[in-house]
Amino acid sequence: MLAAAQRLRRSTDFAAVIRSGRRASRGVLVVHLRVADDHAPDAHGGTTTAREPVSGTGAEQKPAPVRAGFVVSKAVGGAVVRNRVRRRLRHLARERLDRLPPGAMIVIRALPGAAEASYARLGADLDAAIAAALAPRKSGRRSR
RNA sequence: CGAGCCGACCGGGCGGUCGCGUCGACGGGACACGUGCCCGUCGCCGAGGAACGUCCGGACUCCACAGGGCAGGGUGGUUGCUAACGGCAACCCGGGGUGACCCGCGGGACAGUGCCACAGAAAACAGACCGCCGGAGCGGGUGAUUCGGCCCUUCGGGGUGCGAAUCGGCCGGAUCCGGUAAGGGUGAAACGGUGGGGUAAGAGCCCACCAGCAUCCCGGGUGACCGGGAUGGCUUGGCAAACCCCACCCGGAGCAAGGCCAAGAAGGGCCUGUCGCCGUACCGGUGACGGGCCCGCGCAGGCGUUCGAGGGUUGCCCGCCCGAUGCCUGCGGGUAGGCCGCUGGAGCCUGUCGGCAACGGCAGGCCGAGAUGGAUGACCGCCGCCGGCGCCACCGGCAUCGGUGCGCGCCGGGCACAGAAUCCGGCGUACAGGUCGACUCGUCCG
RNA sequence: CGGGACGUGGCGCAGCUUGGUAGCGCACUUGACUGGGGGUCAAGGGGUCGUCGGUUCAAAUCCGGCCGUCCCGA
Repeated sequence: MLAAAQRLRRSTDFAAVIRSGRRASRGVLVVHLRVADDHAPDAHGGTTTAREPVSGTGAEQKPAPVRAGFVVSKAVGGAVVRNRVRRRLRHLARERLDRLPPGAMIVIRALPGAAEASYARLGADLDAAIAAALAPRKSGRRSR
């Protein structure tokens, strides 16, 4: 399970990751990943420090935490099913945050098939999706 | 023992390893030092009977409010309970069931308006299509009487499927007038029902019994209503979940209510078109130039300040009130953060008293979630329940096979419906399985 | 979380107010015109009116309960 500091808490963060992040889809999951030094870090980080000066100064000394967010739409199922899927994904994401570079933000989105997927299946899909989101970083994205 | 009916309750249990959130304690850290923030450790607590649907009623918050009228909405047996209710309890009435019991939006159709398709004679002050009965004249058939013709004759007469006349004889037919409503393919529904008398034919026309209506009286009940009696005319459908009438109730919006703070003084947000670049088409990202929408702000114009612009009365009118760095119009142009509200309440449990009950009074005890991209979880072990397969045992059967089991083993992401979001009281809906209690009916035994 | 609309042939909609016959356009099938396609003309098929109850003689319509879809509110 993830602590509150390791989760995305703001709709602006979600919008930034989904719009400008890299997307990879594997199985019943879709992963949007945005690495901190990808592009334009000061545009978002500047507003963060202006908004919350205390945590901004703390972030300068410590390494920036990797943060994750989850999107489980109503198409997945009812409230009980959606809660179970999100809790499983949070637990799985906690074990995989160290694979990401510091300061990265990730949004994990569940497709309707995630309601019937087992815990091991969700873990395998998440591993594959994170690997796919990290892989083309050096080749494709740097050329811009 | 079997079947049923009603009510209350539970809604997997124990343990382990990692985690999450609020609160509290302790320790540490940073600083623009404010007992606020961050990190760590420990401890307590951490979804439901429906948290659901959002169908009602309140609390709470904001806006509005002298008052009256019209309009609008809701409820609908009675008496109680309650903060309130469209809820609940008891009773009444009607219907269903052998019964325990269940179901009912259950006021008014002699205040008015309207509707009742098709079929049917007729669908609502009644009327009269067929039929039945009486009468009138017309034509026909038939019968009787008289006369004539014809035939037979024992000349006394007799017969006749012939002709004419008469008939207030009979039969059926069409027309007209009158009586009647017993009967009439229909229809959801047909103007009380059965029997007798009566009549030209009939009819509550009269009588007996029954059903129902109205008025009055007596008795019981707080009341809805119930029981009994008398009189009356002899009976005059249904639909108000059609308009409507009557009685009672209702200001509007909703915690995304509302309040405070930070940032912000002119730019910002969203949608979209063209072009360039990136990218594997689609989708998309990014930059430039345009277009459109959205303000607590700015600009311009107009109106007005004891002769009042305009606004409020959240549907309208009368009336009333407010009203001056104010109001209206046009153009340029908006809200993404944090805190409070935020959880101790018409609260829960136990006992006792009042009440048939719903419920209420008193005494003692208890604290049982407060998230905000949204905590209450993930993975295991054992037990319980369920399903499937195999083995074993027993029963039925010639056999294939079928049934039973507090029996054994294996398999199973099996174990319901479903997750707080301001909080309560209800209702409605979904739900595997289980526990307890009251009662009814049937069979057997005593 | 809180408000508010709507479910009718394959699709988009009328009909509901004032209850008795479900209709229109596109689409579909068949035939004719054409050498064929397209197009035009003619004929035809196809609807549990979202679902379950209730009122009524009778419900797409009136009244409730569910189910589903969509919209709005910082």
